[in-house]
Amino acid sequence: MKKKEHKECMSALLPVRDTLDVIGGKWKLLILISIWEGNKHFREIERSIPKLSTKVLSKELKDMEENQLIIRTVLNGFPVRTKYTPTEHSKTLKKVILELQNWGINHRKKIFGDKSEKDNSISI
Amino acid sequence: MKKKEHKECMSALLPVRDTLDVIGGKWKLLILISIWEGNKHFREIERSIPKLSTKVLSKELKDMEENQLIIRTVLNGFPVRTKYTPTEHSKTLKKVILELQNWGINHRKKIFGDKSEKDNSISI
DNA sequence: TTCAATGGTTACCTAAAGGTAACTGGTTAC
DNA sequence: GTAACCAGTTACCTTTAGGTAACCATTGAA
Repeated sequence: MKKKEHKECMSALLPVRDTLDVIGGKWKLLILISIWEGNKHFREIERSIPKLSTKVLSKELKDMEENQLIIRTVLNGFPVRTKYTPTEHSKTLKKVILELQNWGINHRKKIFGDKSEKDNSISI
Repeated sequence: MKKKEHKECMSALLPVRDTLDVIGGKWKLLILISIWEGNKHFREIERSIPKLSTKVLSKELKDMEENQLIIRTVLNGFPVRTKYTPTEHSKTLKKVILELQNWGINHRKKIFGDKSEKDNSISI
């Protein structure tokens, strides 16, 4: 019976993996937040995040579109402009991010005995 | 003012990064769950997770000890045995994992239009 | 005409994560 | 003595994520 329980746990981890794939990596959350903040255009998003390269941004935006976190619209007009807008689905991530943030703050206290009670409120 | 808000967001992501470092990677959650389930010894944990190598397990257990998720005890006796036990701190992760799992389940529905209402309850 | 801006793509390289397998030192069972 | 168990370590290799920089086609401004 123990083995069965274990296998159930493993399959229960699949959705967890999915979520980690969506928000994991060095840039995904930065890009998502930038778009939530109102940055709409490719170069605008790129400039809003220091050290982010066009190549990585391009790839991550495609991923995020596939995951229905953003919608890509090509505006007719010249020069060609694209617009990236966040979906409602993307906003359901805020709760998850908040949970990750809270645990991280607590964890830091646990590890470093950080007694400084700074204002750590999120402002996404 | 917008720039300032953005920087605040970035620093708010630091604890998020911390959490993702703790639970990210291919094996960390599997190992943690295995220990939560009651597996205590090195080979026992190793055998409980298919395809996990001793090298990776060894490294991850060290990380997890540093992050105070587990306690490593060397039992005096021969052959030398070690015991890994989960901390209370590690258990505060369950809520986070549940949140990740719920979002992942919902996300899958969104992406694949999965209408099958399976029992997806977690049993950690 | 040359420069900068638009939204990207391409080729090449580095660093980190993870996989493979042999090996250590010690003990017990056959 | 030899095989198998314990808890790991070490050296080497592959795969993936990400970084660097040049480049494409298009337009409008100087």
